[in-house]
Amino acid sequence: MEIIDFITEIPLFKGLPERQIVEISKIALNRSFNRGQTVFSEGDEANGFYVLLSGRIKIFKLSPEGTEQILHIFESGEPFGEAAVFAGETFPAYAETLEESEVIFFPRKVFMELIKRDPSLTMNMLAILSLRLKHFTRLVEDLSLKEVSQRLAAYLLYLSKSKDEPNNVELEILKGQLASLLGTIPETLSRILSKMASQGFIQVQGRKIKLLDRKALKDLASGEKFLQ
Amino acid sequence: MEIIDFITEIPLFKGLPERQIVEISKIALNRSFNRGQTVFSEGDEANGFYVLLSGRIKIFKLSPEGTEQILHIFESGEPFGEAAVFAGETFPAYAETLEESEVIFFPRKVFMELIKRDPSLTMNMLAILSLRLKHFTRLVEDLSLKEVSQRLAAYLLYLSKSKDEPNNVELEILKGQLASLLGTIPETLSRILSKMASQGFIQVQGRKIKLLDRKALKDLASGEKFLQ
DNA sequence: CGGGTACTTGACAATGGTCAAGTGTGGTGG
DNA sequence: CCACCACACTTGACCATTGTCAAGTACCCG
Repeated sequence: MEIIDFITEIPLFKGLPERQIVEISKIALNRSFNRGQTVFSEGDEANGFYVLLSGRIKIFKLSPEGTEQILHIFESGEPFGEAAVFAGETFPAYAETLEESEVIFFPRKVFMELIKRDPSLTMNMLAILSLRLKHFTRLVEDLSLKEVSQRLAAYLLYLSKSKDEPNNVELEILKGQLASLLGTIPETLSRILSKMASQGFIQVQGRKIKLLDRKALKDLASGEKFLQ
Repeated sequence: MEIIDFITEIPLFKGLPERQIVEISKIALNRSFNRGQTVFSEGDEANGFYVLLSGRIKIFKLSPEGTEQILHIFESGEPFGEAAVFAGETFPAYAETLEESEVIFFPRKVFMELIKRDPSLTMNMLAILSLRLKHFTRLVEDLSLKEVSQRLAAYLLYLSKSKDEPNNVELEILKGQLASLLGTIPETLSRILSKMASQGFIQVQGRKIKLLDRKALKDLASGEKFLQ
């Protein structure tokens, strides 16, 4: 498959004229990563941004003690690192592959030119940044106003939405990573999973989780308080 | 002062040709608010966005129990509610005036046209959204990876930067609002202020705070652990 | 001077983190 | 094919930070 075919499929470039896509494919650079490799680090000069072709990437912050908070997990087709390019500074977080991944890199300058000339590309970019903001709005809300069990319940229901068998979800990331995504640590996540299981809300088998009581989970996620 | 003079001064519209500014001033609508009034609520249709002319506005989330988390406090000249316009949906949070405020409102459609035609305006908008993202990145980091005293220390040092007398800062918001901005509650904030005072780091008199030991505050903010 | 609001303080509870010791599992090499 | 190692995950005991509830103080504004 040619790189130009990939690029055509990327939402960011939806609605662009063929001619433009060709131009974009010319300035794109390919890179491959193994699992667990660093794409960029916090503080690195943001001289371009990335689009994920295949694999998965986590964007995260680190505390001085080494605790990590995942800000975002990106799947194929999604751009990342764009904001730093427009703010014109350094990357504000780390990017690391969760599995073998392929990315394309767009050098800053050329892309800026492109975007100045193409209103449709610009509108796409504005929409993407806006959705990112909305995502963070929710993340802040969750971290600040909700408890871990509420966040977990919401996450399980969210996973379940994109399933054909909605009561059988499977975590696509390690539990440790899920903990970091939910703003907690593996021990706490583990405990809450067992508690939910003992309450009969879910049934856990490794990375497979059965949702036994969706109503209870929904109530939990939306902030209803339970005894016990 | 004419509205067109205000608009000329707004960073978002920096670098725009006179002609464009005139056009913008035509689609702008004025509105005034008293202290404590709601500009928009979470879930409201985002059929336009705002620029603050004077006063101060808080953007915040509410938990079901009524706890609030402030996402942002905007001062005059800053746009707010833009992201929701580009994402094309509803506002994801509440906006309420902290004091008597004047805003201008830009209806969605007209502004979208404008932005499609003017690359310079677009680049400004991209830069602003990117800075917002960066802001949230930091907020998430703080809420998830730092303790309240660390956040408070960082906030005091931040206040101190824009002062000519850097060791005499004055809170420009109520302590209760500061608590909500730092992701905590008034009681906790109060306790931490007293503790810092008893440690000799600061001296508190109402809303005026003297920074007595900047080094200690810096160490705190950057995550050094202290005994006691 | 009075009343409302902001703020403080105390006693208590709970959520969630730390540290330490397991259990389990998958993959590699002997 | 099995043994072992690394790594993910779990569980327990403990503790720290922070939130809850309640009461009291200070302060501003009319």
